[in-house]
Amino acid sequence: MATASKAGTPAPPSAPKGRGRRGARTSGDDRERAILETAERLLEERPLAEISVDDLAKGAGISRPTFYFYFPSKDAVVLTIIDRLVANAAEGREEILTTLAENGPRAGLRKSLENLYAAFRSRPGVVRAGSDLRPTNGEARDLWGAVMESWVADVTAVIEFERGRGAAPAGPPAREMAIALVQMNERAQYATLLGEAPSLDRDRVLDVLIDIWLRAIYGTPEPG
Amino acid sequence: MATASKAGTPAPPSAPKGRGRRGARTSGDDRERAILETAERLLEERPLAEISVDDLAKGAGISRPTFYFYFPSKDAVVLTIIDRLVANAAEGREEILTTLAENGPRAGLRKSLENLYAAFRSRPGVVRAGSDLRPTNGEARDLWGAVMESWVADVTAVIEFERGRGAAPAGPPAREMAIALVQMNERAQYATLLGEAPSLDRDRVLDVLIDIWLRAIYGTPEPG
DNA sequence: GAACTCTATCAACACTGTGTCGAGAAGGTC
DNA sequence: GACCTTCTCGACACAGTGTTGATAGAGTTC
Repeated sequence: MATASKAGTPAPPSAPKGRGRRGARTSGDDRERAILETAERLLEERPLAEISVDDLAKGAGISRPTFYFYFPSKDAVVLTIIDRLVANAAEGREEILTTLAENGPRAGLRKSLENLYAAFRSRPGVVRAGSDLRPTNGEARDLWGAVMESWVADVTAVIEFERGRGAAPAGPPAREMAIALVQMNERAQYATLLGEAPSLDRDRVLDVLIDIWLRAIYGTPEPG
Repeated sequence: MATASKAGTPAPPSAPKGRGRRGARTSGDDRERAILETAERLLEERPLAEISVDDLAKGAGISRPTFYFYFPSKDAVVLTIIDRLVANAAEGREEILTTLAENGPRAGLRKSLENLYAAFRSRPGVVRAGSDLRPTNGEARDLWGAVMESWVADVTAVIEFERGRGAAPAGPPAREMAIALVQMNERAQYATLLGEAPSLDRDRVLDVLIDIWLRAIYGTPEPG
């Protein structure tokens, strides 16, 4: 989902990048990495709005103008980090339908969601930054929208499958239900991760969410 | 919930205001109103980040320094507007337990939620501004947190009542379920209102949300 | 009607942060 | 050693925020 300048292979001399560096060949990759690392570190310390381009430059041992040689803006740095985090989360992901079939609804759902949120839970600062970016940055909106969409598609498939085999009763269109459920998860997980006002305890979120999912999809908290 | 300088009565000479004006007596109330109206108008045109203090001042026919005579910051203006919108939404609100008892679960829930979201639906720009403010403004976070909390409390009471009279089966602690459900509603309504990436259609949101609520709380979409 | 006190107003300033420009240094290549 | 290319930064131009200080005018008060 979206590009992320990997450098396993030498990388074609002129990659059409939006964020990240332009030419790219030798060192200075170190600088780029230093900037990203600085950003990740600072984001776990304070919100994005309180981090300036100068902070990132200083942290990477370069001057502010030099920062702009590597990234077009502060947002671009954050987007790169999020790109990678999302790719990371998508990587360890197994086919949800398979997981459900193998473990049964409750345990399967739990396994899938636990796996999904593991990557995010380890970097709350990055998650917050992504969320902070959405209001002002269209690219951030699109990126997160695409992530949500892929989850919705998966969940829609699950609901349709379960209804098809008679394990789940009829109800609102599967996709509509999937959207609402995925949105609930996003909101609840986010609130918990950041310790918002009314939010669920860290070790209770998943239990509660899964219970609602099961009741919504199967009509009972303990399906077949 | 939180102050909002009303001026029905002459208002005590020294009201301890955080936002809004200080002394307050004669005209210049016009100016304050002009600023608020300008802000509301502009917010329906473009996001908060693209509105400067200067825009608000110009719109109200005053200079930028004069703006600061009336409000300590741009955020304060938005918070005042949101304060009023929230108060407005809370105003037309009836006891949810009563509404449920009179109309039955499905219709009662529908009536309550429709009523609740009516105020917000008419001013999407203000809602977005409030949401945009949360990342950077603690007061905005607290305000919205308090709103959420009051809804959660109501819903918790409903769930406990329905379980008590045997209409709803046991399940996770009522408050936990209430938090997740209220969060789902917030997220879904917001996404729909702003026409986000994956979101429910305007005329379907409530149906879908209510269906999930009923299944989650009663175990069936058509409780007695 | 002069002295006094408020509210209300703004030009000019100080500051913070962003992004750009143009002049170079440092290294590789022919 | 002339010549790219990568990389670096001082100095600038801008946009926006919030403050200061001086001042205009309206309304007492004696």
